Amino acid sequence: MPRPTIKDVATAAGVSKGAVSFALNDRPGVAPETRRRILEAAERLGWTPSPRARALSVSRALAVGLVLARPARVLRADAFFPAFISGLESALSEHGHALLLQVAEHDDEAAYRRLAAGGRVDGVLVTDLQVDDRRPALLEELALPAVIVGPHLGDGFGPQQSALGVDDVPGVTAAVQHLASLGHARVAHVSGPLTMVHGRSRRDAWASAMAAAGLPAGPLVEADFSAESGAAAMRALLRLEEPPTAVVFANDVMAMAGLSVAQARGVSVPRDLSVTGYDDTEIAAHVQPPLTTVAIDVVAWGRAAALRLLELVDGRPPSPVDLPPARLVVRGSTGPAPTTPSSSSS
Amino acid sequence: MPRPTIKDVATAAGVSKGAVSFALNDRPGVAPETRRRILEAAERLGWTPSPRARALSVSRALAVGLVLARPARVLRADAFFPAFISGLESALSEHGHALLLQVAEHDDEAAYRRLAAGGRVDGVLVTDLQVDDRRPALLEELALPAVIVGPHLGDGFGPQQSALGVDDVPGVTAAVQHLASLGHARVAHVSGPLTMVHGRSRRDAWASAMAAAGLPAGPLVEADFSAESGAAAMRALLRLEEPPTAVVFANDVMAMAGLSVAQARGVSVPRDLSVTGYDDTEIAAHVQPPLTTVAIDVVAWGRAAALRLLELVDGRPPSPVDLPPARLVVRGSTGPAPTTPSSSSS
DNA sequence: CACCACTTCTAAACCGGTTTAGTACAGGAA
DNA sequence: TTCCTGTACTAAACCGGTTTAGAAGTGGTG
Repeated sequence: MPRPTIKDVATAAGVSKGAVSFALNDRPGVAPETRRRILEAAERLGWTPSPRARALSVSRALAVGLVLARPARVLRADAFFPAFISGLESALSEHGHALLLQVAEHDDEAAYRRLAAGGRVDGVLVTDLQVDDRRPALLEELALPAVIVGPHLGDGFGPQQSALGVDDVPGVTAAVQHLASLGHARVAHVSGPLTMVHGRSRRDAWASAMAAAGLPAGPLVEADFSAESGAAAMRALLRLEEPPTAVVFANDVMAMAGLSVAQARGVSVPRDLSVTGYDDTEIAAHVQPPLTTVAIDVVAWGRAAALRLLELVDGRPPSPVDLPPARLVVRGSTGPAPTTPSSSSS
Repeated sequence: MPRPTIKDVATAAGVSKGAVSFALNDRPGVAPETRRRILEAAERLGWTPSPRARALSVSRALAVGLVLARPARVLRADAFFPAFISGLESALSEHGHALLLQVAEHDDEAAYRRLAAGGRVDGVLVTDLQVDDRRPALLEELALPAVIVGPHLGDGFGPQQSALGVDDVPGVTAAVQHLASLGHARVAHVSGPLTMVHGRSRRDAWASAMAAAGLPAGPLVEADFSAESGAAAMRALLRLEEPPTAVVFANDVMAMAGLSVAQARGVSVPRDLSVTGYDDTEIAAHVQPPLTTVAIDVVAWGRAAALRLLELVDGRPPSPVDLPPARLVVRGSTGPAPTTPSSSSS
């Protein structure tokens, strides 16, 4: 027996389709007794409305889209998306919306167009924003509500768009201050791509925190968030005439790879060199030495992003969100600055 | 201007809705000249069929579901899903299907029921199968086609179900043989939960490979794939009267955590102890020493799973898949067995 | 010429909901 | 009594496609 339809419920309750629809959506114009009878019949038949049909008649998809714009290689190592998705979905399912995934290897523009053209989603989440990203403009053109996930940009977005994200500044600042208080003066930064908003924002946060601590701008190496690039950055820093005594990495993966390079070169961490990461990945606490890093609540972030998107879709005013702030987790990879100027002995 | 509908195309081409539908689905009964005119009109208006409407009339959802059944804490560290999803989606989008995600913290049964009741998906992918999993039976009851992702189980599944996965045996066997050839005789295994199919299958593979190499069964510690549990397992192994000279971990995360514990205890890897992982996570190559591990092509796996599911949904016979086999990647964490019986000096 | 088969196309039903227009009936006021 | 208003409900249109039944036109055969 196929799933019962609204018609089955209607005949079972001895009323018309319309009455059932009214009763189930709590709309006036149905006598209490009739409503009760209808609900009882629906219950008895085990009827649930079909989102398919519902979506068609209300002209809404009842789903939102997330485009994974990173290449599979990078996705492979990523700890952000699973947690983020988990948060997203928990909020969405509470509101009867589904989460639709689309993976765009390169041409993400086409992916968004497909999503919009199909009318399969009511809105989308945009992650990994580039500094000069064309997607907000594209989505505005497609009239697709969007939540841009990441640190705030200066520029405003369209009326159908909203930026939402954990502020990088406090976390990175805490890391720099922590190092400064340990006596470090040459604090380098290994950033993500500076073409990406969260690559750049962490770089900026590091630079201003350094200035605020009264320290000279340390060396900066631009990497791409991958382990390989983190390792390369560390090698470059160690080749410097005056290597830094501490390195602030823009994420854990690079930090761990950097850590490994330093150790392989006989540089002891944290005795000769302090290292910090960002993300608080699960393994971060389980490498040798355990990584000092910045923890963010990605699940909460996902929930907040989903709720904001639903508000946009419904045309409701955005309610304020307060995300748990990033916090520094001090572990074994940071220690007092070496007194002997950058000698390296195992 | 809202998206054009099939009716707009019909009037533009001077034909009926039905004719347009025929023309666009390459069905006979349309004169070549008419077909051309219709396609031209559709092109000019920029029309794309609405999956919403299409799904309703063909009584298919044109989407498949994936339930992430792991708690957020574990998901956080997981490198499997992003890559797997990436593979899934690439195959699905080629066939006009969408990927719908559902996250089930605990009660995954309810998640599947929701998916089935809503009729939002035509089939589902089941991961992380438990040895005594109720989901295959549940899905059969719900008449929801399913691909069970993971190593084959002995029992057959329903007609609407199919198991598909990378065989664990060759990878684990290669790891054990590699260690045996290096002279290791006491090779321990740190497994995932033995209530999980892939936890058990890797354990079994290790046990038979040991037997095949003519070695006595080494110590076995059951863990849960998390870093914390891997660390605990390593501590337990080091406490043994006769600690193993090599440890085969069931995944990279546990292996890296175990590696770290050994080093913290002053056990040198690979001099005193060899360690292997499973997954070939990105960071595995960038810890100190780099991890010897088993690489699997998770993206290809995802593609294959998606294609098989589409076959099931369409009622086509399953086509054989050949997944690239797991292969051992030898790095620095494995070396010759120590000659002095398990002395530990830094 | 009558009949049949085949191709090409249209009209209408259908998927399963929501929503609008309109009907039936009750009670209250003039 | 008649008229009006409001409530409770039904019938039908609608969302945007697919699919079936049937109509119209064409060509071939006896």
